Amino acid sequence: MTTARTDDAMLRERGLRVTGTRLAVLRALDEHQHATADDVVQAVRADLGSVSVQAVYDCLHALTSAGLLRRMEPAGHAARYERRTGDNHHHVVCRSCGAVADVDCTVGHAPCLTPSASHGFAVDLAEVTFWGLCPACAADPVPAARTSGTTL
Amino acid sequence: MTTARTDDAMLRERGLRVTGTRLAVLRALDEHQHATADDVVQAVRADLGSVSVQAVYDCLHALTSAGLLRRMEPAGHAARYERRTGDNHHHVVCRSCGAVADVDCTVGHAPCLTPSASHGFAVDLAEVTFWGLCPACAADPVPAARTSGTTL
DNA sequence: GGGCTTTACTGGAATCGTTCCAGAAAGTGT
DNA sequence: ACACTTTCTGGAACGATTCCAGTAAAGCCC
Repeated sequence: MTTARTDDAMLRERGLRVTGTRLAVLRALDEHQHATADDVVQAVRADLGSVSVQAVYDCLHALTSAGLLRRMEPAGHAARYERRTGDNHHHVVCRSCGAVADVDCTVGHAPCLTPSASHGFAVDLAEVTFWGLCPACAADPVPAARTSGTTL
Repeated sequence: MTTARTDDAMLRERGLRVTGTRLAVLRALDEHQHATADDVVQAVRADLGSVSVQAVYDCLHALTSAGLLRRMEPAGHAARYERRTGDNHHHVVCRSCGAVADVDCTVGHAPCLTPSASHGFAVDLAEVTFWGLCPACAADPVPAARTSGTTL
């Protein structure tokens, strides 16, 4: 893992204290991209022995607002966290199991992501979510959830 | 309201029973586009006198899966429902107060909405959410929430 | 490397939106 | 009208997340 020493530096750079819990959270997210808060709790416990749920939530919030983590919350599923930040990437979410995968923006920078009429809103960010079925769920029929959006 | 008689027909067309609650829910959403479940409960109570929260949730689900309503759930806020369905429109969400406004797709049909690599997912729908501040919140400084995505 | 200040972590209770349950009530086709 | 569904009521339960007050650890200064 080449990230151990780097994580330490990253935390300091952003003025965050370096604690075992924070490093363990970052490590957990290196191994499980798109992990839920609960996944992270499990991973950190496996790593450090024990942590409170709140400590993990605190870390996730601290790291997210420091820009080291990105949080995404697919409708109807628990929030997921990932380490890829600052790049133009979007997500495919499985309707059935909630699995998430990254999707790189086809066209260069934010393509169609400038709203035509923004109704006076000061827009600073665009988020694209693709909905569908992951290979596993497509193969094996399981009840699906309902959400709506742009039909392709 | 020209929709009263039409709503009745729309429900029958989709094989749904026509009940006072359902009509009231549809009426409520004519008046408050992007209403939350709770807003709808309030509106229906003002209209019919009383309803249980569950009756409203049942209606919202029934109408949503019949395609008469569209459900959207901005991360960190309660779900919102709207009557515009089947068209390519997206949303701007206010980080501070959660207000939602419609945004029409600039470019014709689903523009950059075909994921480059879909990781084997059977994608059927793309959803675009713009994040920012509504005019009211931009004017008057209130603590904001944190979410992350594609920076414009 | 000892103290002091600041920030993180613990455990438990509380919140919010939503769903589940069983029974009563109302809509629909014949 | 009648029987058959489907919907509505009220209350309890749920999962994810947050709030709270107290304790423990990290960083900084000398």
